[in-house]
Amino acid sequence: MAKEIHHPTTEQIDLSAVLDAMSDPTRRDIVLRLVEVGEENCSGFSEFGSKTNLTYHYARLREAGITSTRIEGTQRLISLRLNDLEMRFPGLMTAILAAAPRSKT
Amino acid sequence: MAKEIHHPTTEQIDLSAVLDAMSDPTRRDIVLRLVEVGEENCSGFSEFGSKTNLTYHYARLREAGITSTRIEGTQRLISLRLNDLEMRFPGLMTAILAAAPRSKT
DNA sequence: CAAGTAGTTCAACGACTATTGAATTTTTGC
DNA sequence: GCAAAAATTCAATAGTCGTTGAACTACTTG
Repeated sequence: MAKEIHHPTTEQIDLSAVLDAMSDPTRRDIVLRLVEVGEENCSGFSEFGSKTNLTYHYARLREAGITSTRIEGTQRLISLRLNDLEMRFPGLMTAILAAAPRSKT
Repeated sequence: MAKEIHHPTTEQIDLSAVLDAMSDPTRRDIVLRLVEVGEENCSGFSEFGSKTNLTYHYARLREAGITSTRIEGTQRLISLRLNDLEMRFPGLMTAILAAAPRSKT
């Protein structure tokens, strides 16, 4: 059966966890890419690090409530939980994303 | 002569450093208090931790560009660099402070 | 000058972070 | 069923984080 992947509920999203997750440049790159493309599988971020290392960052983003992961066949599709984040901390992600410089144009 | 205390210029303020600094609950408590009182000496935060520990947090806030410290006689007065922060990352501190729960009413 | 006050520095600690490589699981297509 | 593809798990690493207590510096006032 499909492996259960843990996601915090909107209420469970913690400010410290969000800020901590967004303080890492690699994770911000991942998030910025997701803003552009909407949903992406894990292989779509290979320029940002090794597969193993990315798995680690995906987990941190997901556990912080920033991303949502769904399994489709052999791949996992990652997307942003912007609505949930906006409900929980209005304006926060918008401000962080506006402040974040994109590494590639 | 007065000990030189390092403060980053507005342009030097780094997003990772700001988010990292604000991800710690003790440091958020300090910042929230500063929002209320404007300027405070180091002894004004004793409820948030031991003297040694607070010195550590003051340094992190100052080096991230969040606070400014000036020496007056035997005490150091800490204040927020809200204008600088607003110039560098518009809306960011506002959103973080709005999201931050106060620990004491 | 001596004593008190304000705050820092230092070394130490356990815990966590980001990164890596090798081994493993899970699903799909032949 | 077998092999390739997608991604994770695990153990190990070096480095950083938050916290502590003891020792120190610097300024002020008697």
